[in-house]
Amino acid sequence: MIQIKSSPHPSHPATSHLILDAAGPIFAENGFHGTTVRQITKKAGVNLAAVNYHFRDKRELYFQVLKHAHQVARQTAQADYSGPPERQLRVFLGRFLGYLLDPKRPEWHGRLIAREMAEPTEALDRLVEESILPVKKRILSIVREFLGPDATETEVQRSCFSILGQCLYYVHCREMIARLFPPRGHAQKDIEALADHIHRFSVAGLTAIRHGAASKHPSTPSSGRKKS
Amino acid sequence: MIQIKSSPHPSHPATSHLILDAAGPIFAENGFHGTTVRQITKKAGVNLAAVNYHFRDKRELYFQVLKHAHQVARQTAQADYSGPPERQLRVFLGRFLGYLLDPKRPEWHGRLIAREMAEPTEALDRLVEESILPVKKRILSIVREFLGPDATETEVQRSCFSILGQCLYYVHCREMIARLFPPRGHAQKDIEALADHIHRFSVAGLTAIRHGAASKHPSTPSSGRKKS
DNA sequence: ATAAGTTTTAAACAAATGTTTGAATTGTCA
DNA sequence: TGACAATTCAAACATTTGTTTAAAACTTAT
Repeated sequence: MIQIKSSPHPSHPATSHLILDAAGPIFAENGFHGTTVRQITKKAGVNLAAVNYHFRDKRELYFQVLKHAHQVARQTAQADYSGPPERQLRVFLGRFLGYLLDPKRPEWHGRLIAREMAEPTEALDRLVEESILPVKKRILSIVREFLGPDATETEVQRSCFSILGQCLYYVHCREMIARLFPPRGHAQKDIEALADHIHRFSVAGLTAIRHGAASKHPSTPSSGRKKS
Repeated sequence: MIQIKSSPHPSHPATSHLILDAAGPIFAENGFHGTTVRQITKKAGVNLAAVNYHFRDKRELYFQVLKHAHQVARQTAQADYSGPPERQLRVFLGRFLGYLLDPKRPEWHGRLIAREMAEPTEALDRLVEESILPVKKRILSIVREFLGPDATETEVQRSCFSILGQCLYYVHCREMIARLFPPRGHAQKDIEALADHIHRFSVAGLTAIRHGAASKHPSTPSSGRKKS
C-alpha cells in the first residue's frame, strides 16, 4: 500500500490511500490523459472532489503515483558493489531487473514507468534526480571499470545503453512480446535467469568492446593488461 | 508526405494530406488521448469537421498515421540476407536501426512507435501482422542459425530480445537519454556506427550463449563444431 | 448549362471533464 | 460539551471534446 507524506492536507490515511491505490493501475493502463478522475474515484469508492481535496489536482495525483513507482529505483544503486566489474554487473542486473519486473510488486509499476519514458511529463524531470541518476552513475561506473582506460566516452555510453536496453526491453515491449511470442515457459518470469542471460551476453559484449578499444592504441604498452 | 489510400471517401489529396501531416507530430508528442482534433485541424488549417469527413473519426486518423509510420518496417525484412549469420545480423541491424532512427525520416515516426509500444491501442493489433511479424521472423531466423541446434527456445528468444532491446532503447528512451547524458558527439546520430557497436556487442554475446548452449550437451559429439 | 457528386463550413449537439463551492458531517481537543 | 478543524458530499460550474448536421460552395459528368 502506498504511503503518503506530502499532500496538500495532512490526511486521514484511508481516503488518500484508496485513491492512490486505485489510480496506479488506471494511469498505467490509460496514461495521464486517457484517465479520468471519475474512473479513479469510482474504483476507489470515494467522492469525486476527494481528489482535489487530498491532492491539489489530477496532475499532483499522477505525480505522487509515479513517485511511488520509482521509489524502489534507488535501491538498485544501493548494494554491495565490491569486487571485479563482472561481479558488480551481475549484482546490478539482479537489482535493476528486480526493480523493473519484481512479481511481488504490482504489475502496473513497470507499465507506468514504460509509459512515462515513452511520453514524458514534467513529472519525469522531478524524478530524474532522485531516482534515476543513481542508477545511471552505477552502471557508468561499472562499465568504465570493465572497459578500462582505452575506451572512448562514446563506447562507454553505448555499452551502458546496450545493457540498459536489454533490461528495459521487458518493460517497454511487454505487449509486443505478448503478441509476437506465444507464452513459453518462463522466458520473462524468472528474474534471476534473465539476469544470468543478460549478464552472460553483456560480459561477452563488453569484453569484445574492450578488446576493440585496446586495439585502437597499438602504441600503448599492453604489459599491464591481462589476456582473456 | 503521406500518401492516402483507403479513406472513407476517395478524397482530394490536399485536405486529407494536410490533416495527416499535421497529425503525425502531434500524436507523437501527446499521444492519442492527449491530442485533440482541434489541435490537428488548427495546425492543418482546415475545418474541424474535415477530420470526420476524410477519416471516419479520430481513431481512424490515428490508425492511418500510425500505419504510415510503420510502413517502412517491412523493408527491414527485405534485403540480401545471404551469407553467414554474422553478416545477416549486421544487415539486419543496419536496416532495423535505419527504420527506427533514419534522420531523413520525420523524427515523430520513432516517437509514435515508442508510444504505441508503451501504450498499445487496437491499432497495434492491426499492424502486427503486416509490419512487425516479418521483422520478428527475420531476427529469429538469424539467431537460430547463429546459436545452432543446441540452444533452447528460451535462449533463442532471450537472445532476440537482447538484440532488439539494444536497438529499441534509442527509441524508447530518447527523452531519458537527453536528460541523463549530455549531448556528446554522435553517440546516437551515426546509425552505421551504432549498428557496428550493437553488432560487435551482440556477436560476442551470441557466441557466449552458443558456447553455453553447447556445453549443456556434454554427450553431444563436438567434432563438427569450430573452435573460436 | 444542368444535374449529380464531392467537399467545405459554421453551428449545433450531447456528452464528458476537472475543478470549485458551500453545506453537512465527522473528528479532535481543551 | 462546545469550538474548531478536517473531511465528505452533491451540485454547480465552465470549459472542452468528438461528432453530427445541413447548407453552401466547388467539381465533375453528360
